[in-house]
Amino acid sequence: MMSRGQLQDVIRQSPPRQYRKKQYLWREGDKCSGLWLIKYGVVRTFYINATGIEQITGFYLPGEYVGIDELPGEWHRGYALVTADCAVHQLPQAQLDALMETCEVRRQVYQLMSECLYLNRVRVHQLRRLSAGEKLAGFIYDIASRSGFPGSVLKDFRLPALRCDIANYTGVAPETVTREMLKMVDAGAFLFSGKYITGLRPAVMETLTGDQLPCRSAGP
Amino acid sequence: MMSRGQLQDVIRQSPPRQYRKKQYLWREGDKCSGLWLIKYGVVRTFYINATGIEQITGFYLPGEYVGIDELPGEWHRGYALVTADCAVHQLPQAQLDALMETCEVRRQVYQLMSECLYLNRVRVHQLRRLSAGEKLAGFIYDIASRSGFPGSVLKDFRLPALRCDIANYTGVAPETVTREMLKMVDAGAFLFSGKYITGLRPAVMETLTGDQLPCRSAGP
DNA sequence: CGTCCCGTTGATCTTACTCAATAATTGTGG
DNA sequence: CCACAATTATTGAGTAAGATCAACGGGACG
Repeated sequence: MMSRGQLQDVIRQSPPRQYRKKQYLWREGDKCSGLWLIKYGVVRTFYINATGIEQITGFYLPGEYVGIDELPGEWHRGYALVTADCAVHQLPQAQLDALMETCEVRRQVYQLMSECLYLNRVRVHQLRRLSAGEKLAGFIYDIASRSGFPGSVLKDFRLPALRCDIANYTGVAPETVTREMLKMVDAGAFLFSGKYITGLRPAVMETLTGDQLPCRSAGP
Repeated sequence: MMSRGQLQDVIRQSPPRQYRKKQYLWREGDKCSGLWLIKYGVVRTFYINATGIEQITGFYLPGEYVGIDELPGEWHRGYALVTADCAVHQLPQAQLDALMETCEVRRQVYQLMSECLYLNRVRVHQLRRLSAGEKLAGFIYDIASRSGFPGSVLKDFRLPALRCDIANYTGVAPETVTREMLKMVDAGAFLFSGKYITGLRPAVMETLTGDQLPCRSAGP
């Protein structure tokens, strides 16, 4: 297995901290907390808009970095809420700044932000051009891809979010989430009960996701 | 007037290059070209999706940087097309990389990417939560704000894009652009003829934009 | 065992898209 | 500078996707 890179090595050295469901990694107005890496569990990020409504900006799974899009502000603009008991590594802002002196880490952070920008483009594309069904198929397929080892797609897994959170994130009504998931079952894409999805068929999913942008930039 | 920062000073030193309407600053597959700063004119960026349809990702006006969201990839993933004759400064990738050795420039580039990430959030919010009318009011108000001196909102200006490009960017149908603009006239927000908007009233615009996120991060 | 939250289902309604036709504008070549 | 062609913009009518509203069912948890 190849080297993970200095950044990941450093952040993994920090002792993992335990958080329980409903705790926050950070809240709006907190001093910027740097970079986080999830060991296990689920975190969702959101912000509160002018009318007091929660807007979900992402769900984060084990092995994923959280907080990149709040770099390098001085204060947090959003919230990061634990939705399944988890353990996380944290690399505080000050330490990160120090590490940024080295060229390799700089490039890695730079790369992470760039990836984040690309993911945003994918997201804008989804919201702009796709039907509700395609958005949701894309969402589920993305989760399936991120839940297993890199490069593999899990066939059986648990959705890391409530229906209404999926609705919020994808920009549809909660009722539509259910209805479109039932259509996917009809199309033979998978079976489900509650949050559990089983027998997912990637080939079918790909026909249902429509014209999506690749969720991860292709490897070298 | 305060110092502009090293990055801006350097990029302004490079001799401005002239481009005419319909020329490209870059195309998909080109080697990454670094950072661009518009002196005058208009540039619009887009990419072509799997089904061959153009997806507009932004319009850029004088004084604005172009290319931040394609940093620091090796090749361009999208296109940058000149839509009104313009002059631009270019800071090639190699020079930028060299400058990144200095702490100040690093921070500035970092800051630009962060701003870009925030603008993406604003955009996702628009697409997810707002009605067609609110999206378009937001678009027009944003252009008005960016067309004048920083901090001021122009009352009379020219829209830098075709109806169908505005439609593409905001994710609505071209017919809807016209219809919603007429509604804004009824509401007393401005008058228009073709691309020219006159007598724009910021107070009215703000009632029409609904629950938008601030388009620029607030000052310190 | 009961309560509360979450998910599902059905009926209705609204927004904005689509399709089609016409008008205005811009660009071009003589 | 004018006439024609090509784009772009406007307008109207019909339609469909998805939101909203309301009610019911079911599982998790104290």
